[in-house]
Amino acid sequence: MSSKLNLDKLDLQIIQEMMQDAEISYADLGKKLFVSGGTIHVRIKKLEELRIVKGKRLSVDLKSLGYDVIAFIGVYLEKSSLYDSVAKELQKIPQIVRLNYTTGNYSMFAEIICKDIQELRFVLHDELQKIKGIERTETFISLEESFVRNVVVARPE
Amino acid sequence: MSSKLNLDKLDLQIIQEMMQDAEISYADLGKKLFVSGGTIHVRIKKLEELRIVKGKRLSVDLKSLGYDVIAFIGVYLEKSSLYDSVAKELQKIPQIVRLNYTTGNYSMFAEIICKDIQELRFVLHDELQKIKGIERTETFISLEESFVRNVVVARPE
DNA sequence: ATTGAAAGAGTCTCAGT
DNA sequence: ACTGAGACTCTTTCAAT
Repeated sequence: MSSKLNLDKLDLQIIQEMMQDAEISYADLGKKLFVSGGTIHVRIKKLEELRIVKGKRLSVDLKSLGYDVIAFIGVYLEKSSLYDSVAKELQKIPQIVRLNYTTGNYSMFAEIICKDIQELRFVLHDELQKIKGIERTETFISLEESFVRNVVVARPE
Repeated sequence: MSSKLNLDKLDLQIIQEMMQDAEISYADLGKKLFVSGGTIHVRIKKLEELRIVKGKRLSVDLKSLGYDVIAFIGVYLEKSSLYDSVAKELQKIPQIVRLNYTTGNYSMFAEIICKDIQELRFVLHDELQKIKGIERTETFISLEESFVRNVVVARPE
């Protein structure tokens, strides 16, 4: 998209703070970063126009909604040229929430979220096996998510 | 945390809509779901009290901030009992943004975000190799992120 | 539980610096 | 560019249903 961006320390500090809590008011964030609320507002508008900030998302505890199973799937393709067609098929499966084309052992790497092991089994056995071009898959079920966090774009003051 | 929750269709629809765009106003979301803004407000407060909704996060385009490298790391441990101590060491590395304890080939599965390949090399070679208990690692560099999305908690109307 | 309206808080705009 | 204040919009509360 864009190669050379003119972002200063303040821009990065705003992003850093709001990646953790997007609900802080401009006035409060201004106090924290020693500028006025108006300045925060101008900067955020600039970041949105540059499409660096893409909006706000609700953070939801999936476990309490009954989604108990997270797993990662390494996919071996018969030919790597089949990537696009297989990606298209995988996108049709709503339980698959992320797909990356990767170097190394696997051709593709997917993440899947299911309500239970039965649902995971159904997707792996009944849905994935039907897709033409997948040679085989390896599944890694997450027993525990140790942490998830954002990258650090600005050091604290 | 909680096992039996009494969430109805409206609760799930609110979560579904706001997972995609948390900036919609209560009045507008109410119109979309055929209830008043006041009802949306009461439901969201309930979901926050139940800790199902955990707040809002800024969605940021990391690529335009110069973070060009996403990679996945499969970690083999010398003994699986070393999980906790290795997890603690990995958490000290800011480039590692996610860690899961998994079944299958690897004992742990990490995700790492770096500015460039040099930074990835530094973390893999200089930082990971120093951690006691890691037997070896396998790295999968993402060449392309095909999609990232949320799980579907409620079907559209 | 849901509604609609009033009170309070936050966002957005703009003239001045 | 940044500030502060006024206009506007949204959140929050609450009495009525």
